Amino acid sequence: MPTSPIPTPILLTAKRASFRLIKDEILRRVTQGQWGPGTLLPGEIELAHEFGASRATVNRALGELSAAGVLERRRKAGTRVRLQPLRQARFEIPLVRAEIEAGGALYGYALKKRCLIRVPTHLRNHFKLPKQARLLHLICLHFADGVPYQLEERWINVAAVPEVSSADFSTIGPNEWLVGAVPYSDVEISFFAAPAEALSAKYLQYNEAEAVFMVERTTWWAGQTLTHVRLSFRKDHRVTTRY
Amino acid sequence: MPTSPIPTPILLTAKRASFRLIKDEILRRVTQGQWGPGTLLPGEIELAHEFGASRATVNRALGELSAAGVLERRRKAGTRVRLQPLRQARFEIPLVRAEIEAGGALYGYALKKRCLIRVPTHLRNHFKLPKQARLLHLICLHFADGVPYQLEERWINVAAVPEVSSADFSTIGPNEWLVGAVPYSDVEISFFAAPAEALSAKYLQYNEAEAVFMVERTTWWAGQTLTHVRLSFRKDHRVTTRY
DNA sequence: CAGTGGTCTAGACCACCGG
DNA sequence: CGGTGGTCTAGACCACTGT
Repeated sequence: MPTSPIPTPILLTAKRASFRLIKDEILRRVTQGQWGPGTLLPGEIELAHEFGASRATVNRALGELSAAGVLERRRKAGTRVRLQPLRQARFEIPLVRAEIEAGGALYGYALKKRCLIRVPTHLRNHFKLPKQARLLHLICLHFADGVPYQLEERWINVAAVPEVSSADFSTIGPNEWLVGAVPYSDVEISFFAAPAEALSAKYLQYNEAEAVFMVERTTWWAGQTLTHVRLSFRKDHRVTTRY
Repeated sequence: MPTSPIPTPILLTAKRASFRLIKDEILRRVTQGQWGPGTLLPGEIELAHEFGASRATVNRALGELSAAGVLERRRKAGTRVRLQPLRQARFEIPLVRAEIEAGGALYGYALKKRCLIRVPTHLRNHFKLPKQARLLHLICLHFADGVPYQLEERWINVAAVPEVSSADFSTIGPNEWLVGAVPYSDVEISFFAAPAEALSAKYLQYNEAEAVFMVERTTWWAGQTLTHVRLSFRKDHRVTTRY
């Protein structure tokens, strides 16, 4: 029955997106315990009838809830509420510039070092390259309103990204350059804490051995390691997400 | 400099065009530079014709690529390749027990402290409660093969979760108890680095002020803060994801 | 205003897999 | 085997927004 959507003043935003309403309603039944963990849900046809929608619409709602980790679906077995809801968090990984400007600050950048080196021993696992291979080693600083915000130490596989040789990193950061110039297929990101070493102490004004929040990222394309980067953040930096 | 004269293999799928094949093909054209950043894609009808599929199928493929951050869609304006691919990472947030057992180690647990307290001043922002309100304060340790793995300091809003009063946390961790007993609607997670304080030093064998990787998580339900937790991990702990 | 994506429908066929 | 979800189609209407 099509209920007349009378414009409720301030209460609920009665938006018409049927599959979204169905999704919300099912989610409500799950979170409020009406359908506890492991419960077998009615079939799509039955739900479609209940909600006065087509099976395709119900299918979309259930499919998204399944992707979100709330439900578990198997042919013939039906749809069940996940026994232990899958907890997963999504973090945005913005460019430093965007991150800084989003905070209302003025972005600044400085290149501190740029040279060709052999693969350092501690990166042998990341770059599976012959010993004579060369990497472009960069050290850069990113500022927010003139204050050091992030220290970036990066290694780029020259063989995989030959264009870097002619790239000028004095005014634009390597990250920004890379995302606009090189496609990638796989990324690995790690978050961890480490004691400040000489570099962080010098540029980010840490005391020796103080706790630094760090991010490491490695990027691949077509089976080759393109680049590996270590990011050190200024004090009290947090990575936060909400869901 | 758009240099990619890669001969496009004429991918004809006269038989069964699936939304997944379409998705892959479009992604290939984007990553291989055939459709560079900012490029306006053909409309859904045109693509549907090219791929020999219906518009709904193409719509699904494009919709998922949009959700994944590869494309950007707007009515009337059409579908474009994102100028700056949205980088987002998904992290699994497992239960400690699962995390430890997944590593092949034996899980161990110990409750170190349990008492009712008033809302500490540093948690006033998380728990918007009257001054006389009480929180259940817990300190627990999680072991991997007998070695301290994670220190958990937790505060639970007794008013919002009255059942905690009768819960016995001597053998099962509060996290495990909560996920099985209390529904939640909103979660905020933060990752950061902090110097070890007395508690971490004592239980996780850190030296004072050493770098500790920490996670904070706050959970809400129906507008109320349910619980807030600080997790300190043993040395060299990393949170990693790949995509 | 007109064109694009966003959503819905009714029906269909198929793949998988539990009983 | 048969029931369930997974996917596809053709057509339709609507909502948004650039021109």
